[in-house]
Formats: sequence, C-alpha cells, structure tokens
Amino acid sequence: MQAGLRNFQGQRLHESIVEQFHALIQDGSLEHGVKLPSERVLAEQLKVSRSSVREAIRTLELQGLVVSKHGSGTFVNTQSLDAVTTLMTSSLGVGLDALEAQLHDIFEVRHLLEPQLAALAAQRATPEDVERLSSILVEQQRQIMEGETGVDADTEFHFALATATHNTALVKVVSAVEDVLRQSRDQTLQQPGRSQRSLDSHRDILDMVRAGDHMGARSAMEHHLTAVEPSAVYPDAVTSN
Amino acid sequence: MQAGLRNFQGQRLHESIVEQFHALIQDGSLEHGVKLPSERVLAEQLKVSRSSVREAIRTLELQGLVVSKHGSGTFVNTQSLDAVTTLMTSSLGVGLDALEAQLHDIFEVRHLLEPQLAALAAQRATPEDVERLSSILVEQQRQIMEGETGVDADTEFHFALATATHNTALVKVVSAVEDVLRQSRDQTLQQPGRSQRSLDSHRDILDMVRAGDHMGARSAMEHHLTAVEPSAVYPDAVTSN
DNA sequence: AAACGATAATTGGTCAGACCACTTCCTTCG
DNA sequence: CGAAGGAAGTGGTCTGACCAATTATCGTTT
Repeated sequence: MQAGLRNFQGQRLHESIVEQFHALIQDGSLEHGVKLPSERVLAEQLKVSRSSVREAIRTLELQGLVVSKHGSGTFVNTQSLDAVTTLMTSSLGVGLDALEAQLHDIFEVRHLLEPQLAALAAQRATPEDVERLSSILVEQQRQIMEGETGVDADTEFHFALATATHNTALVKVVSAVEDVLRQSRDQTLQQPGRSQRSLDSHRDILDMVRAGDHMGARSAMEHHLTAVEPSAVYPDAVTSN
Repeated sequence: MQAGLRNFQGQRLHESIVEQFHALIQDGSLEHGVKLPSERVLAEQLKVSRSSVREAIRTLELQGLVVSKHGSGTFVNTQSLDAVTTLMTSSLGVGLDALEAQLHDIFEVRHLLEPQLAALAAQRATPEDVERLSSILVEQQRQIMEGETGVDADTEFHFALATATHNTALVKVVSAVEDVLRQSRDQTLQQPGRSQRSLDSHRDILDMVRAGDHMGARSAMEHHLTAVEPSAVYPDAVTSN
C-alpha cells in the first residue's frame, strides 16, 4: 500500500503533505535542527513531483516550522515563535463556529484597546481632531435619518478617534481590528434602535474628548462597546480600574 | 513596463515578487476582491517562470492576502485579520528614520495592550500555558548566563502570554507588535543588567498568572514595560528591586 | 425567444526533466 | 600539513506538458 497521501475533497496535494509534516513534528519524529531529506528524495518517497514538495516546504517555511538554506538543505525549526502558533492552531480543527469565535475574540481586543485609546485621545486631541470627529457624527446622523445603518460613519469614528491619539502604530492596529469588524457591524446595526444608540454613545465619547476628560472618555467608550456588542455575555470581562 | 525585479543579496526570486504585490496592495492598486491575472500571464509580465509566480502566490495565500480557486482564478483578499496584520508588519519594517519615531508609538501600544492582556492570561491560563511560560523563562535564564541577551526568549514570553489568553485575534495583534520590537529589543537588552532585570520581572508576571491574580498580573506587566522601555533619557535610573 | 445542455476555453494544480547558484566535502597539489 | 581546486549534493529557477475544476460559448430544444 502506498503512503497515506489521502487527497480527499478539495484538499490540495501540497497541503496534505504539509499536514503529514505537522503530524511528524508534533509526535516528535522530527526534532529541532534535524535536516530533512532533499526535495528530490522527498518527492520520490512521497511519490509526488518535486514542485509539490517545494510548495509544501514553502508553506512550512512560512509557518516557521522549517528553514531552507540554499546549497545546504532544509532544517526543522520548532523553536521559532511562528512555529508554536501554527502547531497549536493546526491541532485544533476549524469548526463552523470559528467565525463567530473570531468575532468574539475581536470584540475582546476592542474592549482591551479602545477604552485606553479613548483616554489617550482625550488627552491629546487637537481642535482639528475634535472638529473631524464632530463632522463624522453629523454624517452618521444623516445616514441614520435616511434609513441606513451608518456603518461607514461608525467605522470612521473609531478610526478618527485612533488618529486623534497621534500614535501611528495605534492607528494601524485599530484599523486592522475595525476593518475586520465592518463586515459584521452592518448586521449588528440593523437591529432597530441600535444605530441611534451607537450614535448617542459616540456623542458621549466625543463630549469627554472635547472636555479633555480622559477618565470619562475611557468609561464612555466602555459603555459604548458594551452597548453595541452582539449579545455575547462573558463571564468576566477585564475590570479596568 | 518592466518593474525592476531587483534580486539583491540573497533575496529569493519569489520573495521579491511577494514584495511587489505587498506594495501594490498597500498603495491601493489592488483592492479587495480584485481578480489578478492568471499565473501564466503574470509569469510573462514579470518575466519569470510560472513556478516562481506560483511560489509567490502560495506565500501571499499563506499571508491571507490572496485566495486561489481552482479553475476560477486568484483574488485579492484584504479583509481578513491575517491580511491586515501582515500588511502592518511589512509596512512597519520600512523606513529607518520612521522606525525610531514609531518605536515610541509601539511601546505606547504595548502599554495599552499588554497589562490588560496579562490580566486576561491570569484568568484563563491553563496548567499547560503556565508550564510553557515557565520553560521559556528557564531558557531565558540559560541564554543570559551564557552571555547572550536572551532576546528570543524575551519575545517568546510575551507571545506565549498572549496565547495564554486563548484569544487568537489578540495573539495576532500582539505578535505583529512584538515582531517589530524584536529588532530593537536586542539593543535595549545589551545594556548591562537589563537582561537580568527583564527576566526578573517576567518571573513576577508569571507568579501572578500562576496564582490567577489578574490585578497583580496587570501591574506586574506595567512595571515590566516601564523597566525595559528604552528610556534613552535616563540611562540607568530604574532601580532593580 | 428563453431555457437547457454539450462543448470549448480559461485557470489553478501537478508532473517531468533540465540547468543554475550556492555549500560542503574530499581530493590533490604545493 | 595546509591550501587550492574540483566533484557531488542541495535548494532555486526555468520550461513545457498534462490533469482537474470552473467558466464562457454556442448549439439545440422547448
């Protein structure tokens, strides 16, 4: 009987090769630093083409599990940061509830990040920043009155608030989170009253920022996030002071 | 127009192709959902073989920036969390001058994120998580005793702490931040005593996590961040305690 | 004219064999 | 004995071909 090479439904060949290596690494057959056979030999052993082996190795290298050195060989590397992650995530299969779980995780990141962010913004926002935030809320009000959800203005507000911290790294992190959220936010805001409530708490936040009240801005943001959060009730949210 | 295809120092061909796509995506030339040319056409346009194009696409797909569908084509995908984080890290790497300025910003993000993260980890860490964190500190101690800075173990500790929150989104955000920091951390830790002090405060954090004391973990992390912050202003003012 | 179905064209996935560039190691020469 | 040189091994790239899934095309049928 030929080697496993189960190539079931929609599974690409080099992907199943990757899975085999994951298994070999996880059960300890391939320890750190071990040099694995050459691509040509691997291709012959697995009875696949060298291209497939290469694409598999490319994947493993991207995952940090392996390092290829030109002219020398390919070596197992299980001590990198990336390596541990991929080994963890590969072990637990991706279920149907994965997306929902991811969404919850992202909201949790917001809970950690944005209240602090609002506090920073309250301390550093320039009059121009406040003006910009204010005009965004006007636009959001207009969208809501026209029957839209105002999701774009909603996202824009959080982005602008991040900008008001004058911390470029923070802006990038927040926009990463908000970008992913924008898709789901549209559904959330379609529940009756949600849009208006979101706008109201945005106004509260802006008031605090305008007043330079960083404590107030922090709690206003926390209130806002709780208000717009999809029903998910969590046992113990982080108590921030 | 034939783009440069600069293949300088040890740069593999498909890697420079990946970089070109990163640039195209970042400057907005490739928006979400856009279908890019077939592999054969791309190979011709870039004047490389189709294999190289494929390996580049494989990389982009692993980074979440692109999705290939058999028989249909390859499409840009910039709305996944993976996509945004990889774009973030690749963009933060550029600019030697900007890096200096952004370093402060990044440390500020850590100050916002990681204490909260430590609190979460203290609430959710499993015995396995604690075990893992513990072994990392052993490794860090070993590296320091051998005269190294222990920068890898240092980075890995923060990464492992993030995984202990069991929040995949949080892990991704933190690893993006830590990745950028690893470069500068090596310099910071080279100041005498810094490495040992960093290890000591890591131990404090782990103690709090082990005890499930989320408040203690939070303040321990805050203390740690303050201790290792590259405060070029005060050379060695921080007491070791 | 619209709906359906077979067919061709397109595209990603895999395969085969070749050559190039870099490393390693061993032989050979000084 | 050491160093220069070359041979073998390895990853990196190229070429061209075929397979498999999808999509577009066009004919027939209703």
